[in-house]
Amino acid sequence: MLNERAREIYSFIQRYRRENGSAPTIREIGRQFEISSTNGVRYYLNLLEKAGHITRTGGISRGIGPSTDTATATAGIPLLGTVAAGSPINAEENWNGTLDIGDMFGQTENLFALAVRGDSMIDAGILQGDYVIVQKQDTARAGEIVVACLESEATVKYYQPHGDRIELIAANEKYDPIVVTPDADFRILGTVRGVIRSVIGRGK
Amino acid sequence: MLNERAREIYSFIQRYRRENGSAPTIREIGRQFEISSTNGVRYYLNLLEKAGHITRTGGISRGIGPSTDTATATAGIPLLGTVAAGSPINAEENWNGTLDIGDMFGQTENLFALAVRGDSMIDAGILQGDYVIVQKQDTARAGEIVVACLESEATVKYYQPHGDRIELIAANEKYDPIVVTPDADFRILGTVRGVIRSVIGRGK
DNA sequence: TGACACGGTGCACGCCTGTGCAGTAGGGTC
DNA sequence: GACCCTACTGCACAGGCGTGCACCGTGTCA
Repeated sequence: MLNERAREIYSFIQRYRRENGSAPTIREIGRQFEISSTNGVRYYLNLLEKAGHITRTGGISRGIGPSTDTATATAGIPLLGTVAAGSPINAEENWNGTLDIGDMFGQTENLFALAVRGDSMIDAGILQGDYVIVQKQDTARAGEIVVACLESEATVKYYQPHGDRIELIAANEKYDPIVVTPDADFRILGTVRGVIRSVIGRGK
Repeated sequence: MLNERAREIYSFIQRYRRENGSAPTIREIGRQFEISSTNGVRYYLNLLEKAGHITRTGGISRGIGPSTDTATATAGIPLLGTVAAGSPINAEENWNGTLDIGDMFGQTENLFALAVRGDSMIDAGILQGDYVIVQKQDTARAGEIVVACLESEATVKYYQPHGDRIELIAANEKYDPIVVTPDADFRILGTVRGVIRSVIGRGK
């Protein structure tokens, strides 16, 4: 198993790559962790490589790669156009940018994802098994979709304040609005900024 | 605007970074595009930098970074749990992994994204303005959601073959199924693997 | 108390890599 | 026909960077 320092170095490599687009050099890692010798760093890189957390390409600058099984993990997906567009879709001709999670939701600092259970937001296009992207904050504006904690039960609902009461409205006519009185145990966890769904091929 | 070759180089850089964890060097780009001089490549890198697609760190190997506004683009979003979970949500305690696009959809090689127009798939939770993640392929299985090109018009529908005819079924009772006969100009572009939606705070 | 693993230091070597400068072939335009 | 823009070629140079080798202090286990 890896020790703490090795894990710190690993997360430094990941953070560096996110921020700079390339892996750090041995000397850059050394500077960060006050390891003056390049071989001190190499010692840890060998550990991380043996543990399968990184792959290294020998003799090449910044040759620290992610481990092969997560090689495509943070990839962007090419964005081609709109579905209703009549023209035939061609990767070269309709290039329209790249779809990136961080791109869409801004800074990911205060974001987190939650898996959705239940069908109460079905009319808002949020289905069972979807992930909602939530911005952590303790207030919301009228009409926003919030993740809230009511009587230590977390739910996703439309937020609609009325004076000192708050209505939590489901997007499903099967469910009635929940009225929250001022003395209830109620807390907003965040507002929903996005939805991500993975469709598993049913025919597959 | 960028010309085609510059865009090719840009997507090569992105792909290289995905696969190797670091940006390519000038000479590596040159080798790929058969540009024998490093300055030929530098010419394009300057174009891409001026256009804001990349940032460069001078004097440093593999100093090609993503543009600053997408610096956090490929960051993962912490995945905390399910929304219906009763316990209070705490970033440290309920850490459940990281939500990554590439992680969810596997290899991004044959994936692309399309913006959705119209409401024909509303009951499948695919709304106007959503992005569908499409796996490029020319066949599909019954019941899968496909992106297909019919009479040079692209649509998203459920795919249901019946003998030599194909039914394209909308997820909205307002629309009747479309029956595709064998002689029609019909082509499957891919199957829908996921949906991504960015919810812009309406109260904001 | 001797051996061995852990976690390093220090340095030289040589390829890797970005940069600067000079030049050039083709196309457009005025 | 001169001039500019685009899209390169070619080369020299300096510093970046990984590698190999030698060595060391500390802990620990027998």
